[in-house]
Amino acid sequence: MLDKSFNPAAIEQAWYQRWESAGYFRHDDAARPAYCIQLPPPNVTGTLHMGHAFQQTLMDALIRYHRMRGFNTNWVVGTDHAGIATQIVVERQLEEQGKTRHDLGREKFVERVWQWKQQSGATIMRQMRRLGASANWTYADTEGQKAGYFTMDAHMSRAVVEVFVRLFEQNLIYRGKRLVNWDPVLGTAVSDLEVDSEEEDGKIWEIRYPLEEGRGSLVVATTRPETMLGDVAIAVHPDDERYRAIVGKRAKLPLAGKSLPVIADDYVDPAFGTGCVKITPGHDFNDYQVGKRHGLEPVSILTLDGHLNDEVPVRFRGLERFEARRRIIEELRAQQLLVSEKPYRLRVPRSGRTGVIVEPMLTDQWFVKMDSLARDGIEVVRRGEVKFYPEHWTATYHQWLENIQDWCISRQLWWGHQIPAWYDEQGNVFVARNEAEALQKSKGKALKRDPDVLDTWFSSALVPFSSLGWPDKAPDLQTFLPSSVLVTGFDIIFFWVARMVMMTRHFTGEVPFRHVYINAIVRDAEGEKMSKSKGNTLDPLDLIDGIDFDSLLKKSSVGLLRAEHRQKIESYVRSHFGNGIPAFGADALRFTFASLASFSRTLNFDLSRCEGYRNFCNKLWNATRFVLMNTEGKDCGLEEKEPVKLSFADRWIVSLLQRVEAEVEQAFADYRFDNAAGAIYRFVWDEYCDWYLELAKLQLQNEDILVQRGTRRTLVRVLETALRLAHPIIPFITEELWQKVGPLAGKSGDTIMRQRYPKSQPERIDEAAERDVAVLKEWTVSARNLRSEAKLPPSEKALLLRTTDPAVSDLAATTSAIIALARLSGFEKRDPLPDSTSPVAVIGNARIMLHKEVDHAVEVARISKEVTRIEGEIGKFRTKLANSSFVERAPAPVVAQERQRLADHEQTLIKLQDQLKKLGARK
RNA sequence: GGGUGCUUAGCUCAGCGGUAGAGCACUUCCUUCACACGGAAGGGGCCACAGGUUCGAUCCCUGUAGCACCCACCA
Repeated sequence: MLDKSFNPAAIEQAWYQRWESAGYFRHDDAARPAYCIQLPPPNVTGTLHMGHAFQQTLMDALIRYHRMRGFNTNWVVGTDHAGIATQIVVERQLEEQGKTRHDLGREKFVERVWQWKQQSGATIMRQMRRLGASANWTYADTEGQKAGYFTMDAHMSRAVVEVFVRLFEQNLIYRGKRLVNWDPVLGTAVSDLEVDSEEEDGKIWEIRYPLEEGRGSLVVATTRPETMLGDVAIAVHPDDERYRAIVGKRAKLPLAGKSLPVIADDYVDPAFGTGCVKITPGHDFNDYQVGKRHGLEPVSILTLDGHLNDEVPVRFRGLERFEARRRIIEELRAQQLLVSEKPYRLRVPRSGRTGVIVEPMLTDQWFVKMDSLARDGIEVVRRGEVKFYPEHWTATYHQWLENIQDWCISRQLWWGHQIPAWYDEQGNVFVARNEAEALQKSKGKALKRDPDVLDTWFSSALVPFSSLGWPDKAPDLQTFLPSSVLVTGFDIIFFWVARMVMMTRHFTGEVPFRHVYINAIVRDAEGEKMSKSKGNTLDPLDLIDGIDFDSLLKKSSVGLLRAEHRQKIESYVRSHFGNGIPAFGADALRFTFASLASFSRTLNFDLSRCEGYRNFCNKLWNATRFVLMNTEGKDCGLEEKEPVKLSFADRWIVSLLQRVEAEVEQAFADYRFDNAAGAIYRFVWDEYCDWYLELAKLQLQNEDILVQRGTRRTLVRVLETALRLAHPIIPFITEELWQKVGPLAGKSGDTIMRQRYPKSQPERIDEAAERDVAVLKEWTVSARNLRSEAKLPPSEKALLLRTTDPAVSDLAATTSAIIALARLSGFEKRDPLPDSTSPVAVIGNARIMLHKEVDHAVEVARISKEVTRIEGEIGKFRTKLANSSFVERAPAPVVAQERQRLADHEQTLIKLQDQLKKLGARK
């Protein structure tokens, strides 16, 4: 006997362990069609958030769905070393102990990061398991931790080195001194994508540069005066009449006294500012290009940690960059070379990781040449070999690839794949798979390895094939590449999706995946971005297990130093989670995610939705409880040959089931998880529970044993099918219930996971039965309505009269069902209806009367209101049908439909007016 | 500057060229033997605005406004 209500905690953990230890998650190499999903490997920077839980729910639903449909499923999972992000996490931990990574040294520090990785990786995998992820944990698991791959484990590293070497040999990787985005705090280059520019309030200054000859001067505008010490020229537009005469002359750089040529270049916008631009190729991307065009050598005036270097006058040397700005402004003002200082909105490039202002810095870096790779990446999407869902993300993908720059892949960090390049003393570079190979290439000359590591996305880009065993000719490459679908967020279309397409195509000739499903970004209930400083983040585990208010508050404010943040968080937590969070269970959380997964861009996570779907789980639980109470140990007609009598209700629910199965199949094919969840929800609650179970109760009281048997068979089989139908979304509860229901429905097997997914059988759609139930519902609802209008308490039964019989195939069964469902004492045919103030309703050409005297005025008012409504409708239909162009041009069925509606309404109106007249007569 | 998405019930969102939908919230009644995490009945919408196409527009087209987001070098 099941508990009276559903308690997720009691079942979830046990089932997961049984599934995993039984090996149900593994792919089986039968000759079945392959279905593969690559998990976007979570960063080992901490724990999973709602976005991960959402994504993983969708992936798991797809995997479970396809597994049940007989596919050879392989959900490849792993974790990402996440270079910069992870290094920062560990550096912060060291900071708390008052240490820096330099205190440890590179080797010890990297060891330390590995330790952290083990911890964070284990947490992540535990979280995924709690959510029910049926991932192939042992696949690509070189560390034997049942955690999938790690992007820095030996096997994955081998692929990284191989790719690097080959790209170098193909001249697609090169090294050179280039202007790159530099994070002066981290002391590393970052790629364009890792820089976020936000508009901020700043200032713009105008500075006077005296001409060397005569008394004239030029005025330039700048938002970064400290860079003037690296100026190499002043530029004007070639067509600018104001300055034509001085092009080719020279100006003197204030404070430093250096002589600068005045050059002409199209880049200058004569309409902006004074039309004169200082050119600082060492610290500005545009100026770098201008400098290149004019053969001007860039001058770098900053050290790698953002202080002025020896290229500047002695008094400025060693100053921090913003301190230098203040000092320079000060001196310019003193020398009256500062023309103006104005507030100005400007875009400030900041490092995505540290938030510090990024400095364009001239350094030696490694790059991947992107043009040919990108061209192919564009092509395969254009040809439809990779498809985006929703489709509009294709535009975003293309836009980026069409304007792509070479990819700076070297990072001056310690945590990551060290670049497989060695240098001899002359600086000659030898790229090789290992030191021995490098020495061979250098013919024995002493070598030093490049200390830099690769951008973390470099290894991520290889995951579609490296995780399957590349560079070996692994059979799984044949089977699981391309994978079926990638489920990921739009924020990494550039970082990851596009790069996977390019790299996988280049090295395997295949696309990495056929479909890309871009999932919504999870926000809080008000649509605010979830962030720690707002306190509106949610831990998926807290929704599964529940958490009390105090613990939640404590958890939300941990690690926050600023008092104002603390206060804000407390008020948020108090107003939104004043009573903490109840334990909804993994199934309810998953169902919520699925229900909210439409194609919209954001998902506002609303706790009340989660509660609603928890209630749904309870509903399913109790429906099963009812079915078990009425079927266990009883004759359920298990044997197909045993005779049964199936009522219109039995045939109806089976018919509906076919429709729902088809609907769910379509929803999965379209990646419309909301539609799949919605179809299941409505079927189980609105149809099976609200109507079928109630009708079944009556049938079970039928004396005919064949009716009873047919009812039990239908109850059990439909429920069993519904459990399978829902399993991909709510795996735990369906497994628990299926264990009991499955055998009653004649199913054998250890787990629902490996059962066949329900397939719609259109031949079992029974439109006659559907019509019968539609009529039954209409009459029942009308009768209940009358009860409610008559203020009849549910306990009080009443007699219902009808003028005409409902148009159904089984009148006796239908009327007795109406009697039961509308709580009537009887349901008799009487035409004409007695002269009374009893409430009357019109259904088609029939009238029903609840035999219960009500207040005359109340009844008149009720019917009058209905008359008004019907008259309004009739007016609309008449206008439409009087419009000759509608009647002529609209499709015939539409016109016929409108005519029918008009006729129906007119008939109803006559009956209502008739009733009104009678009431008037009695007055 | 270029691009994308959104605007529908109090809230969060589906939908669709042919009488406006769901969940939650709300009102009334009810502890009836699966379920109060429940049952029954109900209230609530100029589908952002303005034009156009159409017999017919919430839906298609064009603008406008507002709200998000992405990309881009204006000092």
